[in-house]
Amino acid sequence: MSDNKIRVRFAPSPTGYLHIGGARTALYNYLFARHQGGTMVLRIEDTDQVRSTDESTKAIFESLKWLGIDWDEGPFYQSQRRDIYSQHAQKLLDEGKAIYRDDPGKGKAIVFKMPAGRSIAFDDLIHGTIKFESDLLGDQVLVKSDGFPTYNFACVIDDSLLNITHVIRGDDHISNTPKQIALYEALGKPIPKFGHIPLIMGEDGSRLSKRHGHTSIGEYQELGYLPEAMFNFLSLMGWSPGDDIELMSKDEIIKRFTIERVKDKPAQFNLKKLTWMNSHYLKHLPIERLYQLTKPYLEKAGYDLAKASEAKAMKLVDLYRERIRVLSEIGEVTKFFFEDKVNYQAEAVDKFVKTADGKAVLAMVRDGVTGAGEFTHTSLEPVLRKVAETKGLKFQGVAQPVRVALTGTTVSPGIFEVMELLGKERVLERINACLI
RNA sequence: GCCCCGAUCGUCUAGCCUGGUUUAGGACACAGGCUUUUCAAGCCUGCAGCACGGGUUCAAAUCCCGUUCGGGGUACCA
Repeated sequence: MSDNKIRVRFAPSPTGYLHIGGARTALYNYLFARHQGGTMVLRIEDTDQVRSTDESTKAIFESLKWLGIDWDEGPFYQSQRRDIYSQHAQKLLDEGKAIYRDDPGKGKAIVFKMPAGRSIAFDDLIHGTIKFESDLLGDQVLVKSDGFPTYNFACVIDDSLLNITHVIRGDDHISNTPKQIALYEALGKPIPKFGHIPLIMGEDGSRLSKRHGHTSIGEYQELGYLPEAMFNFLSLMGWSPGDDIELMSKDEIIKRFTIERVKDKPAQFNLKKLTWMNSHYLKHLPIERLYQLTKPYLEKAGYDLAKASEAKAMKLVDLYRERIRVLSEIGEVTKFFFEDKVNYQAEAVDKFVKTADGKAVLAMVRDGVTGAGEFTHTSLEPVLRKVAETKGLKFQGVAQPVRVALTGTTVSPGIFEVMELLGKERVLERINACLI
């Protein structure tokens, strides 16, 4: 590998699902690497014996994959590299830079002696120069009494051994950076560049957490947000290309991403904008993919997809793509098509079906349609228009009773499409049922 | 408490580095309108912001200082 190639890493700790903030950190590392043909490394920081779980690790992989964030090297597991950390700790011990410390009730740990009276400064890629006084830092535990390294130690050893050139991570690590720099120096290792991206806040301005609603990527996947929408949205959470363009493909984002344009101010997560962006992507999805993505939700709603013609089901989903904002909404709105029993809304029926006009219109539509050979938008439209004309009603006066009779509600896609999809038999059946 | 980071419409942001081109631009949300077969979608319009106070300068959203407010850290968590 050539020396001038940049190398970044995403290093989550597997103590929970991949959340919005972690995903954004992963994304920025990914974007930074892909933009300049660098290498992306994945490292699992599972040094917390108590909180780390395999389930979390698996969920993190899955969410990254779903988002379209891939990596070139790894995953490396810190729990499997204990001897490496021990060796380096021993070296520091031998050189007198670290000592054993026995804290009552905790056992013996290896502790790094923080050099006194020093200013430790670094040039942050996002914030500019940041300076700390070493006297305020205190000695740092390197190896815990359980034999596992602490975050700051394992992180430095691994970043160094993996030749990481740019450490891009959350703002919450700023105060860890001087401690890590002191360690790099003690170890005699080159110091990488650091870029600290601001945290993502909840809609009330406090740090994003579970109480703000859905915070894990997996939850958004389940709700039916599209990965391309999430990718696009997350990329804009703290970064902008510098012009007014917001809707961008993955390739375009990679092409335009630079770390210099990352904001140094925390951003609040805005679900409504994500949802808007999702509906945009929903509108432009190829029909086959849309249908495939939609299927699980239809099945979850208990519909027997084998029973309906696939062509019709696809057409139906296509009609609803502009009416739903997330995939999971598809089940409820397509009920009238997949289920034989229509769930009639009382107010809708009272207003449009039970009235004199409503009944007359339905009867006329039924009669007009009964003879129809074809049952398509084109053949149906003249029939309904004629009914409106004969009754002296606006077209709406015909469409609404029919809509309610067929779907049970006052809201649906165009009435001709609905009739065509339902087919002659079911249309007549439902209208007749309403006329009894 | 101490250390660190930050502050442009309600929110995400452009502009700030390289001060005048800004009546501060875009997007989401919200409000109104158009279209219309209901709902969406689409299109148009509107509402709304440089936290405050000092400097520097002919000129500051842009540079400097302070205040206030928000956030992060201060673990044998990561």
